[in-house]
Amino acid sequence: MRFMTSLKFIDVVAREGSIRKAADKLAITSTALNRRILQIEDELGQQLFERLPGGVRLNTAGEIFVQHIRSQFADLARVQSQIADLSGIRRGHVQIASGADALRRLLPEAIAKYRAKHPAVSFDLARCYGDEAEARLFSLDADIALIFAPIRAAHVHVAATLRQQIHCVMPADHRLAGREQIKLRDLAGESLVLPTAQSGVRQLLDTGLLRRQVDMEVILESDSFEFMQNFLHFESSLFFQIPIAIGAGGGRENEFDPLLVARPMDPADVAAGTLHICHLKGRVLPVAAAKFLDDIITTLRDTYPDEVDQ
Amino acid sequence: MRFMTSLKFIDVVAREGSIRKAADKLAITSTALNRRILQIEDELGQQLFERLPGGVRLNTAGEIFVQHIRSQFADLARVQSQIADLSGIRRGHVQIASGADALRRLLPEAIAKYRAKHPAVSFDLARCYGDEAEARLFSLDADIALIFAPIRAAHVHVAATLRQQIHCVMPADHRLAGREQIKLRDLAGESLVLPTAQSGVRQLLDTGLLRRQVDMEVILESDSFEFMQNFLHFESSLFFQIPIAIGAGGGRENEFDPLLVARPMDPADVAAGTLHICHLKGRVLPVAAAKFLDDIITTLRDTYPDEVDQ
DNA sequence: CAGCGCGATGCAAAAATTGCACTGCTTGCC
DNA sequence: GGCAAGCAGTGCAATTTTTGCATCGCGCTG
Repeated sequence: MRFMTSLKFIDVVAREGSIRKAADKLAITSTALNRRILQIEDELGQQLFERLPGGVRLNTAGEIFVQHIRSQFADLARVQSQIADLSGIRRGHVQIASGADALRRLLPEAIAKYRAKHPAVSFDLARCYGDEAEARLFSLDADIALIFAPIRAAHVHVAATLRQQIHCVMPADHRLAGREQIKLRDLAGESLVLPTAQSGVRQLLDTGLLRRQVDMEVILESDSFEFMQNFLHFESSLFFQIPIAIGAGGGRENEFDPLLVARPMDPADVAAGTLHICHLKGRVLPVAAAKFLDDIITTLRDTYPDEVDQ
Repeated sequence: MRFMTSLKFIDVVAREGSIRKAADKLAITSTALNRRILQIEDELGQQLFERLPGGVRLNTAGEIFVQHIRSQFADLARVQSQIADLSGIRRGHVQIASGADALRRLLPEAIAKYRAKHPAVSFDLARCYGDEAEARLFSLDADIALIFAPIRAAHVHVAATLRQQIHCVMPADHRLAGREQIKLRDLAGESLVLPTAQSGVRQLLDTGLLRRQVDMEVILESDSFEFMQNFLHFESSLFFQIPIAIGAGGGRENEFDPLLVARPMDPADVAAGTLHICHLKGRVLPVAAAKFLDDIITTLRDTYPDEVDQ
């Protein structure tokens, strides 16, 4: 899209914080890039960047303008997607920001199912925590976000929510494996494997643990659920996940690992969390993204009829 | 704005319906213009125009794309206005579509008052009837519309409304001048000067007249209130206006013409109409337009405290 | 059938963008 | 304190892109 190049260049310079670095990335000389930027600033009658000794940085006008540029790109993508849809073949590119939870089973399944119907649609998955996911929606680097944590920013529109009780995962032969439900005090003396402090699961656990003084040992902290799960094969310990990550709940047996079992935590001890399925408020999503969003909400509503809202 | 030229060109071609005519208007050769369009269609991978023997016409993809282009322009204007506002001086251009009613006193006064505060803001006033005003909002040729008629399109957001009772205007020495209120049957035998059928005033009058069979003579139809008003100086007859057009109502004496008086129609005979102050739904207006909209609503609320809603 | 107006295209002229070499500036490191 | 490195900006020539002219082919109209 030739007419967007100058705008794209500004976006890249803003991200890189330096004209030369951006020029490298864009495979042109810094001087050409520099002049394009000067030209646009001139046409606009406004500086967009502060010139610092180590590079450039957006000023207030620049922030506003770059936000505009990004929305231009997002809107162009929407228009292209809409136009392509006219010819019957759905094309497009869907960018998703998601926590690790939803990346385990929910999204792989949902995307494969969607792509079976619309093979011309491609996907981009960014794994991140709540705050970053919200930032990505805002900077239009993500169309859709799946966040298992409270929503902080006002610019996020929550299209649907899914209540999820935290489950305790353990080897099938663990002493707690027979319980229907696990209470916090059951964890006394156990070895725990916990997700990092930024994760929504960890935050809910911490809230519960704060209230009751339970003595236990945290032997490992990781941001990789896969690693933690595999660790349980080698050392008997406990870790925590939510149903969508393990394919359990909603009447389905857990199918994630024959050697492990998952048991829900007592809701009185650890509150249920909420998975938020969001997009940027006021934004019209590209056809592909909008339909995928519909699909995923429908799927969740079918799988967990009682836990989905809105 | 150099990077928008190609898009602007497409917009003009779409409006003109012919590449050559558009080229004339844009002061370039048709061949240059033609090639720009071919290039963009090529980049987009989609035809935007149907080639007809007498010129070109947008196809469905083109309609979508042109709508996108117009929203780009409108959004760029908003961004520029917002950036200019940073420096303290409000700049910008406000486009208003309005019926003739509001163009008589309300808008001249309001705009002059606003420009006294913000001399760098310019205005564009298009006089039109309801349907066209709505179309202008949609094609982004107008930021704000003042419509004295029912709103038809779903894409219009009504920011405020003002109830207006139709007044009958007559020479000060007319036999009805002594009445507090005019009833339809009082018009029997009178000569009437009526606005055109498209006008909201006329539609309300017609609705009233349909119910009661009143025998009177329509001696003149015009879309110019000014003409009708001046006509009354030469031939004693009756014409009709709403308070905002004559500066009457809300406790103010009518000040529009010392030789004429305005008397309200009986609401039982002719229903009160509604002036709608609108903008396009979901659109973020440029700073200048948004503030002007605020101003005008505040002014109306001060002048007619009981008739303004929302 | 001739004439007109339309969009498309080959080719040369004009205009723009780009890359190279270099400037002036600041920072950080020896 | 001086020197190297990294940064944005600039003059000039090379290159690429855009434009204008002449012209074609097509479909409609009188």
